[in-house]
Amino acid sequence: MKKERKATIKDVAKAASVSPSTVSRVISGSTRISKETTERVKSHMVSLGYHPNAIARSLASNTAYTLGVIMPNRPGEVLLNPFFPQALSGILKGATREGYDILLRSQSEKENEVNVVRALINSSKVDGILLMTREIGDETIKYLKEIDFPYSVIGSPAYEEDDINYVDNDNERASYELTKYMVDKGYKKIALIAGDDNLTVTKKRISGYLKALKESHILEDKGDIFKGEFNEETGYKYGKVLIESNKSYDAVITLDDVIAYGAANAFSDSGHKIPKDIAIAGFNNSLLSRQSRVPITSVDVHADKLGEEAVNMLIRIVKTGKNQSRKIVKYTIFKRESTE
Amino acid sequence: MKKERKATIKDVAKAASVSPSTVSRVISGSTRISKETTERVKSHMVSLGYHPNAIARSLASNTAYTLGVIMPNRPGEVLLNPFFPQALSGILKGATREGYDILLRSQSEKENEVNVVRALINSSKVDGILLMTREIGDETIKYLKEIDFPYSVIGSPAYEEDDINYVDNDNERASYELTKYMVDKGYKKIALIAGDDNLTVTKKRISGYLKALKESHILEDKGDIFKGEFNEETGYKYGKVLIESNKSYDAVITLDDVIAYGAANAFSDSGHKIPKDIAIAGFNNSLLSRQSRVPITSVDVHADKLGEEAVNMLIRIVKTGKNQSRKIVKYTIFKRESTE
DNA sequence: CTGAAAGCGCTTACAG
DNA sequence: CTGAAAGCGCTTACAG
Repeated sequence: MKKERKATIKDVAKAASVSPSTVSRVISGSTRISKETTERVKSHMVSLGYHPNAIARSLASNTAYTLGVIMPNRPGEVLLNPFFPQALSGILKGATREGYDILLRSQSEKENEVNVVRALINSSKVDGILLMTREIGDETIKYLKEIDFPYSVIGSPAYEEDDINYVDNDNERASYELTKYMVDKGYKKIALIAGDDNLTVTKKRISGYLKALKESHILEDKGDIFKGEFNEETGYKYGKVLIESNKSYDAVITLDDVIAYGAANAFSDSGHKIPKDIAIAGFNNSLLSRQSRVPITSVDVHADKLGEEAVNMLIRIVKTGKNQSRKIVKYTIFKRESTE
Repeated sequence: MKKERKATIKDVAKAASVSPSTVSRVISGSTRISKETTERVKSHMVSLGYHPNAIARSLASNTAYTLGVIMPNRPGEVLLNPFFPQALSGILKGATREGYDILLRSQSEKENEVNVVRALINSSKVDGILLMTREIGDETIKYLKEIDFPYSVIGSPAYEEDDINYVDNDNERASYELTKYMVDKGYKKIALIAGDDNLTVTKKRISGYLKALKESHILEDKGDIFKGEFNEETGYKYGKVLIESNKSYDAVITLDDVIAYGAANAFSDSGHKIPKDIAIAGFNNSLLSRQSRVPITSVDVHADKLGEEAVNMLIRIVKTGKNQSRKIVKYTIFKRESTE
């Protein structure tokens, strides 16, 4: 770096012939400073190229203007799915608007998440923690509530909606509506292929699916629900199972487009046409669903909006110290050829 | 937060009957402390639940142990492409290993990037800046070099490889090799569809393509190169153009899988079979290329590795103050049906 | 409306 | 091997 020392608040104070306190008040936009003084100080800030030292401010004021995001440790989900980058994009947008930075920290393999979060909080680098999709009974949320540190969660944290600050879609209703739509289209035997069923979102979507079937007086059969992982293999594997089963499935809902994709491949490989022989729908409205051989009906959860709302909620909590009630973001079902 | 004040270095010092200086030295792993003292201090740190305050350390030592990443302002590229999340994942992995955090800041629409970077640096929140793919003659790099602040770049910063710290693939060679491969497969008239041609990577890939054609004694024709944007529409549009042209194209290289996808759709819509009527290849080895109706040959640039190496380079620069020479990460061409 | 002073929790020469 | 002291660049009661 250039040798020249960065201008500090003292330099500005000296140049403007006021005290550092006054400069500080000008920076923070305190109203109790005369217009003339404010102008004079500001002009000296500009001519000295002064920028406040955020670290010093943090130490003195005990506020970092930074929010921590823990990068989820599910590489597949993070990389195959538009959800993560979209949510991050929304987070960043919301944070920037409010003058906050985002600090990303990853969960190292050996360290459990609670420890990562604890260390981050104790370092004073962040004013709040934003968490991505949680497992049921999540330890990190428990810890955060215990020490009463500001946080918010993208995605429902637990099936029981106890008092947790979260932003989510109504996943039960989304799944319900999607299932209803397929029933209305005339499909009679609708299977479901899930990803990780430790996730609340999985439980909710399964629940919505079952509810729709029940309401439609379709015999629900737990054997129609297949659980695997959030990847193509799971889709392919159970896609094959559906075809080879004697239950005459004519439709399948998958809880992620990647799974849908795998299933669709299984169907084509076996010479089954979509949607004539079997219909298919997914979640997340990824490029995959839009660009599939046969475009796949998919539920867009608006991940960017989820991220933006979660960060808005978090900032409100940081500023007011009051926890928030949940916030629901709308979803959109994109109906495509795969369910025609 | 709980009312109980966080333990500070003074509390530990008192409990261990030493001075704060000594505690500080134990924290930083200074060797000049006796084994017994070290042990005693450490045990008190644990029992008091002490964690160093990173902000205070930053202020005193003028090191933030944080690296800044500016989120690129090209939503399409960021969201449709696995490149960004993959690179970020690598960045985080490398940073975590070295004990650094990542601070994400986005480029707001009105603010130009240099100002965002300047403000970030002056805030003292970061020790270095990591930049994603740059345009030619990039202003931000110019600024960073001018003030001699640690930085590194993912992707070549300029066509002329002047002294800039960057990590990249050999994009010229990758494109050369891909083109050669297609020539060897027997394709005679190979078009190229590019994205944003302000990017260095675009120039390099075009150059490699032309070199391969020249070496293969294939008449190169600037009219075979189509420039558009990094999206499907560009692919579709020029895909149509290729078909309707009288130049009998039998192959096309696109500089991104999304573009390849668009082109592939244009071909199918016009009843042209891949690769029988026209072959196609892309870059980035995204899910799209793997999962296309006809799997598409694609160059994997190993974005995670690029991110990891860029952060390694940056940390080295931060620590030594010495700029680095460039680092080349290997690429891999995945040959698939689309060029058979 | 403005200033002097203490303090935020560390680090780091300097001294022994 | 260890400690006392100054300092990093701000903020913020307190006083006027």
